[in-house]
Order: sequence, then structure tokens, then C-alpha cells
Amino acid sequence: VTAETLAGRRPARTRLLETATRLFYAEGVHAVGVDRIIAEAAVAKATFYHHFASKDDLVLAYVVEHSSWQRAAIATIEDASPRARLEKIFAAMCDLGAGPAYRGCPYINVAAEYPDPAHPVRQAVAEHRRWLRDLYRDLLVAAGHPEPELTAGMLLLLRDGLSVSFDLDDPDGVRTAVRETLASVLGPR
Amino acid sequence: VTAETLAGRRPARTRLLETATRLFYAEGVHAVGVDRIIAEAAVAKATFYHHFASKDDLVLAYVVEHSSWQRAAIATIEDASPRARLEKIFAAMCDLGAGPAYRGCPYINVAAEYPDPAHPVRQAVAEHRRWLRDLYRDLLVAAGHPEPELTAGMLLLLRDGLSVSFDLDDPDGVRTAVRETLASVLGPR
Amino acid sequence: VTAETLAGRRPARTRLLETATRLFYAEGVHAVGVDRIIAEAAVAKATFYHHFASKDDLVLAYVVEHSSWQRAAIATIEDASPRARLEKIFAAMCDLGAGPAYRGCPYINVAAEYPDPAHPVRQAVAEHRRWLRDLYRDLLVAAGHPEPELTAGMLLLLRDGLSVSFDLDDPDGVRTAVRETLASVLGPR
Amino acid sequence: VTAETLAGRRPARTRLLETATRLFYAEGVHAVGVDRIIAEAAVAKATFYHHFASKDDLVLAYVVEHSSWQRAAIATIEDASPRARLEKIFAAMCDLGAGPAYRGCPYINVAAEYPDPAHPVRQAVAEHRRWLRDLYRDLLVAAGHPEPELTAGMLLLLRDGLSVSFDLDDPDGVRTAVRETLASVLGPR
DNA sequence: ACTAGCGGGACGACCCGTTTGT
DNA sequence: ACAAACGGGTCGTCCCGCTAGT
Repeated sequence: VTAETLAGRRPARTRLLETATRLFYAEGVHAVGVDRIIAEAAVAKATFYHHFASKDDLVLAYVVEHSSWQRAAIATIEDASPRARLEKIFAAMCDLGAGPAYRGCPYINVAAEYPDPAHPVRQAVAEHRRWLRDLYRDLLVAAGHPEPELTAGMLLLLRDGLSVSFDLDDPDGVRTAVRETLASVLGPR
Repeated sequence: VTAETLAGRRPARTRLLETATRLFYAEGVHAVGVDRIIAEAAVAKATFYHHFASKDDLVLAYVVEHSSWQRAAIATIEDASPRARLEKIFAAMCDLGAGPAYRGCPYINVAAEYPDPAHPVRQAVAEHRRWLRDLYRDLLVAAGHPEPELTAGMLLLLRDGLSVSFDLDDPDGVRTAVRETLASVLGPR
Repeated sequence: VTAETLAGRRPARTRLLETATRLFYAEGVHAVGVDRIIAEAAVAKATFYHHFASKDDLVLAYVVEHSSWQRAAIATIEDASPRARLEKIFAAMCDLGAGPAYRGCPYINVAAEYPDPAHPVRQAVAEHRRWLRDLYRDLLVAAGHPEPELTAGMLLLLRDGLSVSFDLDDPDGVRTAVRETLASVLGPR
Repeated sequence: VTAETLAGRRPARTRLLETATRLFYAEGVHAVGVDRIIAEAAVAKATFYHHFASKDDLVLAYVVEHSSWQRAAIATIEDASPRARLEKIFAAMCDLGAGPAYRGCPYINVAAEYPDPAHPVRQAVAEHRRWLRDLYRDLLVAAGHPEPELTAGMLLLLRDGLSVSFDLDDPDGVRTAVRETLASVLGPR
């Protein structure tokens, strides 16, 4: 009687995590209480605390889960050369950033609400960023870039910048600036 | 003129705003309650609400005041060519970002806690960003840059990126990446 | 059905409403805080706000519930002629008014604390008064009174007057005046 | 420097009392804070506490002052027979009650917010009611009424009833009911 | 495994009436 | 007349535990 109590109904944990993801991203972590999450997920409070030790634990799961999604999503951008993959990755971020539901980068936003770098949530963010930096570096190496380590840092810089700017400025202008910066960072094809 | 009623004691409003600035930046807006602010500012609750209509009003004052400080600070970087001024501005940001108390950009952090773009606090952030973009553009024009509008956007992108990265990554690596990106964006001297 | 989870213990909502009724009537709405109500009802604050959206919502429930009680109570005064029922109703009000715990009419008192006629609490009061007026009129019609509509208004006037006077003046004198006015309004038997 | 600091400007105490009267009557005593009163009266807080020992003291002054006004107002209804004076008094109350700013009887409203009969405010209300009852009785005696004491009580009952009903019900209906009850209480001319 | 409701206590923002000093 | 101080009080929300029932 574990997962599918009612036909087609997702398990409680999944519903909680999905609801939390939606609310945390749209409204911020501190602005959303657990009562609201359990209400919108249609889950009892005891069930919540059965699956997550605390709200912070749910936030952590939110970050970790999102990181998994992101890795999986990027894994689907397979075909084409390493450089083309990089360009596709940034183009996808631009498309996302120009969308109506865009509210910035979840990792950056969460970090803004967790000042302590030693906090598990921040560690999870740091872990995601390490993976991201490695991904950039590996693609640059594969593309034969002469300075993969430094350039990976520049790409991370660009990624952070666009994540913020798309939320705070006019998307069209940002998109152009991103394209130009990316070209300038990656150099001539 | 009531400023110096008690010898050497700053007025209540100033103490409140300074305390709020310190705490909001270090720990986040939602994480700091008004009770703590008035306690650390040594101000009565009624006095707080005499000067600020609400906590949001204080947050707004925090953002607006910080923007004024920033404009004044940048105005002091006077001597040298426009391009040198730009480089100095980014160098100063890097110095700040590498410092121990760095906690990211206050505007970006505050925006992460105020999702609604129509909120007065967000409007103040937007206003500051408009000023910043115009500053970059004017300096680029003065420097004779062929694409001041586009490049100003690229600089804003870089600024946002370094603000975030200095908080989340290793400062030394970020500094190098910023220097490189800035050179690449501004082109050869 | 969760009513009797704990043996003999009434459900939280009932305890809250009963406590509120007692305190609101005895001391006034504004003079009684929710903290006191939940303390005397032995209920957690979260439980309070689970059952009532706000204090005003509790006040509304208090008025509505009291109206139900009153209708039920009057329904028990069954036997006898319509005129006798009217006299019994007023006699009961006099008995109540002469009691030691009398503090005036709850509807009038509540209305004195809610000046806005559009407020839901005032609407509930108005609804109760409509029912009361209709009750008087129906009984007068049944009693064959030639002017039921007008006389119902006169009885309502008398009811309001005695509700106030019993609280502010000497009960014995009021009782006599009520009896005399009622006889004069209803005419000779 | 007491009364007329600025030519034509009323003294602070008067402004305070007038403002308090307006606000207390329109919105209730508990609902109006001293800050609001001193703000609307354009008076400093220290001045307020120079003239009134406490807010309760202001409430008391409000009741006492209102009682004086009422006595003076009734004293102007001089000409005509005692019975005609009584009828004029009740007609005036009806005119007031049908007005747009009518919010019930200030004494009844204030009593609803001060449950303790021993409170000075309640004592002042009681004192006013004694005067009123005596006024009715004296007029009835002068009119040669056979039962002045009892009938004075009936008139007080009617007065309270109309004070409440005009606030809570349709004014036109109330006026008719009042006229009819008054005639019935006073008997044929 | 999951639900419903309740208890608990700390804390959120905000306002109260009152006093003091300049 | 103004600003500030003061402590306590307002209503409301926070996260978290627990019990009983399905």
C-alpha cells in the first residue's frame, strides 16, 4: 500500500517535494510556511515530519532534487560538438530566463536566505556549483580550449549574471548581452 | 537640529537605519525581526514606528540609503580616464567581494526575498540598476566605445555575476575570471 | 466525529466559542484578547486560528451562535395563545434582565463596538433583528392584532429599551415600566 | 498664555475635547487611541496629559460635557405646555436619530465599553440618567399626569429603545413606532 | 502509511497609554 | 510643541510534536 494508494495519485513525499519546489521558487523559502505546503500538497502534518526531519531538511531536499533534475536535463543535450553543447546550454538558460515564471536561479535565491556558508543547504548549493564548474571545464577541454579552468570560471560568472539579470532587467537586452559575452569568452569558432 | 540632544549620541533614526543595514545585509531581511533591530539600536518600539511606517518601509529606506552611499562612493573615483574609472570600479568590487564580511550584493539579496516586482522595494532596486546601467553607458561613451549600450548590459551582467560568485565560490578564482572577462568585454586598450 | 476523542472533553471549537461567549458578553469584545480566550479555553493558539480565520470571525460566530440559541429558546415557549407567548417572551427578558449577570443585550453591545454597518458582525446583528421583528409580527397577526407591522416595531422598541435599562437602572422599576408599556402597546386583552 | 495663543484659535483643552467627542462617538472609545486624538486636535502629547490625567479621564470629561450640552439644549425648548415640551423632546431625538451621522446614544455606547458599574464613567452615565428621569417626572407632574414616577420610567424605556433602534433599523419605521408608543404612554391629550 | 486535529511556545509586526527631556 | 523612551499588549504565524483513527 506504499506508493499508489489511489490510482494515479503520487506518493506523499513526491507531492510534498513538488509543492515545496513550486512555492519555494516562486515566493522564497522563508515566505512559505510548512502549513501551507502540507495544505497544498494535501498531506497530513505527521506525514510531512515522517518524510522530512524538519523544514530545513525539506529545503535541502528541494536543492538536491533540483540539482538532480538539472543534471538530467543537461544530459539530454547530447548531440553536437562540445562548443555547440555549451552554446545550447546557455541558450536554454536564456529561454528559461525570458519566460514569464522566471524568478531567478533557485540556488542563488536560496543562498540569499541562508547566509551561513556552513549550513547544509549552502553546502548543497556549493556542491551543485562544483559540478557545474566541472561540466564547463570538461566541455572546454573537449572543445580544445587553451584555458579551460579559467574560462570555466568566466562561464560560471556569466551564468550567475544572466540568472540575476533576467529576473531584474529587460529580458531582451539581457539575451543580447549574454550572447555577446559568451562569444567573447569562448572566442572565435 | 535634535540630532545631538545627547552628547555624541546619534539620532534614533540614524541608529535604526545603521543597525538595520548591518543586520539585513549580514543575515537577510526576513531573518531579522524589528524587535532585534530596536534592541540593538537601543531605541523604543514606538520611536521605530514613529520614523518608519512599517518594517517594509525600513527595508525600503535601507535600499534607498545604500544606493545613495554607492553613488557617493563611486563619485569619489574621479581622476583618470573613463576606461580607467571603469576598471577601478570593478577592481573595487573585487576587493569588496574578497573581504571577509562579503555576503553578496544587497540589491540582489533583497530582490530574492521580495518576489513581487511591483513591490516598492523591488522598484527601488530597479531604480538603482537603471542608474548603474546609465553610469556604465556614459563611461563607455566617454571612453569612445563603439557599442556603449550593449556593452553596458554586458558590464551589468559581469557585475551581477561577480556579486554572486564572490559570495559562493573561491574569491581568488573569481577575481581572475572577472579581470579576464572585463578585459574581454572592454576590448584592447 | 472527532468530537469525543478525549473522554468527556468537548471539542476545541466548542470550548472556544463558549469561552468567547462568556467573556465577550461580560467584558466586551475589544476588552478581551484572543490570548485570554485560548488560555481559558485551554486551547493552543494554532488551534484557534485553525477554527477561526480571525478574531472578528470568532465575534461573528459568537453573534450567529447566540442568535441560534435565542431562536431555539423562544421555540420552547410553545403552549398558550399568541398574546400569552408574547407576554411570556417579555417576562423572560425581564427575568433575565433582573439577574445578577445581566450586562445588556449582546447584539446591542456588539453593535456599539462595531460602528460600521457594513461589517459582517453588524450584518449578523441586523439579520437577527429582522427575525425578531418578524416573530413579533407573526405573533401579533396570530393574535388578531389590527396593526401587526407597526406594533412589531413598537415591541422591538420596548425590547431594546428594556435591554438597556435593565443594565443601567434599577431592575425593579424597569420591570414595572416594561409591564405597563407592554400592556399599553398590546391593548386590553 | 493660557487660552488665546493665536487669535481665534480655541484653547487646546477645547480642541481635545471636541476631537475626542467626534471620534469617540463615531468610532467608539477603545477604537480611538490618544495618538490619533492629539494628532487631529493638533496638540502635543504633553499638553494632553497636562489637561487630562489619563485617557479614561478624557472619556469621563466627554460624558460629563455631553451631559451638559444636552441639559442646555433641552433648556432651550422652553415655550409651550409640559406635555408639548415632552413631545418636542422626543421629536428632536427622532430628528437626530434619522440623521446620517447618528451612531446611537453616546451614553449607552460608552456603557457598553465600560462593563464595571462602579467605574467613574459609568457613574457619570448613571448621573445623567437620573437627571433625565427627574426631568421626565417633573414635566409629567407639571402636566398633571396621575402616575409621573412610573411614566417617567416608561419614557426612559422609550428613549433607550429609540436610541438603539434608530441606529440599527430603518429610521422611518422607528419614527412611527416612537410616535405611537409616546402617544400610548402619555395617554390622550 | 497516511489522515485529522490539537497542544505548545516562541516569535512575527504593530500599537497602546504614559512619562521625560529639550 | 517635538522627539524619544518605556514596557506591555494587540492579533496573528512560525515550526514542531503528539495522539487517535483509518
